[in-house]
Amino acid sequence: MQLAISPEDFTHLEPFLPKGMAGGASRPPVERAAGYLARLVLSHRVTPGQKVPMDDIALHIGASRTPVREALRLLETEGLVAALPNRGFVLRRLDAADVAHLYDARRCIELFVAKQALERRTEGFLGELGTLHRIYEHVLRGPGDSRRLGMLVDKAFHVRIARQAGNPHLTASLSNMFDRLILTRPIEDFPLDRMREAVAEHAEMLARFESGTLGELEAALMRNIDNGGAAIVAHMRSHSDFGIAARTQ
Amino acid sequence: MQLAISPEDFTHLEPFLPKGMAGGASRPPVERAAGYLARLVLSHRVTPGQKVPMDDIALHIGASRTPVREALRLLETEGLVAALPNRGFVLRRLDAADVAHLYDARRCIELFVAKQALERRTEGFLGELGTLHRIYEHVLRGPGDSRRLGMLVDKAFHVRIARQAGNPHLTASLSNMFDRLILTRPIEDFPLDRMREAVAEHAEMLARFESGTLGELEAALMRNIDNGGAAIVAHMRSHSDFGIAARTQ
DNA sequence: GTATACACTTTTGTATCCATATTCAGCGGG
DNA sequence: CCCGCTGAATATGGATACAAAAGTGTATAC
Repeated sequence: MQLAISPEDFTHLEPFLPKGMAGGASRPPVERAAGYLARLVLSHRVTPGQKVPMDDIALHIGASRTPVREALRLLETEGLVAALPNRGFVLRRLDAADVAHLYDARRCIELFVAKQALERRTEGFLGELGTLHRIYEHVLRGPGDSRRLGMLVDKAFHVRIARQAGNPHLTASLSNMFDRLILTRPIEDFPLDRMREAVAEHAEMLARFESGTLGELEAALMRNIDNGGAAIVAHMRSHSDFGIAARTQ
Repeated sequence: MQLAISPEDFTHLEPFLPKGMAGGASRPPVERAAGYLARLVLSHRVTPGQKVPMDDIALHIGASRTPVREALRLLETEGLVAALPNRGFVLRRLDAADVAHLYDARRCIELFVAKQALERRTEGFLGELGTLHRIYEHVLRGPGDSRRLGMLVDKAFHVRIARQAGNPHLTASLSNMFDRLILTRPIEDFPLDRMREAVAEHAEMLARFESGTLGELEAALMRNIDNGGAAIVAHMRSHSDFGIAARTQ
């Protein structure tokens, strides 16, 4: 597989983008609005806690504010933006407690789906999981700041497992949790070493899927989730000043 | 506690209504739109599979279609309505497979939160759970068709347990699953006997919360969920003609 | 009798416009 | 120097208007 992914070029990662956020130029305005906001967030032009620039979005997608507002209502239920009455919308901003809860919810869902995915594994599934694993490795070796991109690929790995379990509700729920963790959490200076560690943990999970007991798979999964959650909470605590600055803005 | 709940009078069950669907007359139009739609569904004036009457809603809440559309976008992400491009919105309609998946997702989440709720149980929690249990009993003894009302109280019982676990994401997720099961599933002729059985199962869960092991609680919960899921799937299969009629309408 | 084409009606999606709430700069008082 | 007030500037939420799409019915052809 030929991979030419740069952190500023989002055209190659459409498969990893949050639902409806892939770019296609001739889609309905509501979808383009969500897509453009996703790009604003991924390129750090809108950071968690900041106002969503409705006029900018409307201007850039060549539409009025009406469909933009509809798109923001869609994202509101997903927990990505919050409506402030008479003051528009802000990109939500997770605090350490939110993250801890989301990670606990991940444990709940991922343990459940991993068991079913193991039972229903196929060659195709293992192949795709391996590909996603290699993409993750590749992205982290690439140049520039590949944090968000890496996180999107990390999400793709976990969501692929959920999808193999076959329950669309749990898959969607997990996907949404990742979106919130990726898009509404400050990630400047998040340690890349932790992401490399995650790649290694994914390798172990992959091995357990290929040949391992349920217990071993669960243990590997829990290591991945626990380590990730701990790293994020630690990172957020050490950078709580960021959040305050962003909120006053 | 004085209870005067009738199936057609929704003013007393605001605590049980889906998020933002309580009626308050002076709320923003977006919320009133969602509230009025909820009433339309609960009173069977809009049934699963049917078109959402945007103009009627706008007229009845005294607003234009703009906020109504925003409300429908909110409900779209929740899976309650679906947008058909250039053909408006329809109330979603679950099929037997959807229900089976939702029940499996309930197992996933409810087992997880029951454990935490048991660990964190308080007198207040047990008291509220007991009250919800008695309301359920009361509702089923009442006159008229109390199916949807009973289901809303059933939801309140389970969601209260999730809330005790303390994880807002899992609580919201479970709440949403119930909303979908209650609002977007045909329930004409659903056996009231099954609902009475559920009351008994709730009594057992309550007893296990008050004094019981985790294993016993889990067993009681699983009985409740398994029996409920089986009853619904059986009911839906025996009434699949309803669905077709509704869809062609 | 059935199918197809076409004009007409209705509905939808969005742009535009406007009333209202919020924000902010400038000002005066403490 | 800091605080709160006042009015202008701005942003927001929603009503209205309009173009385009879907739906409906009728007439015509086969």
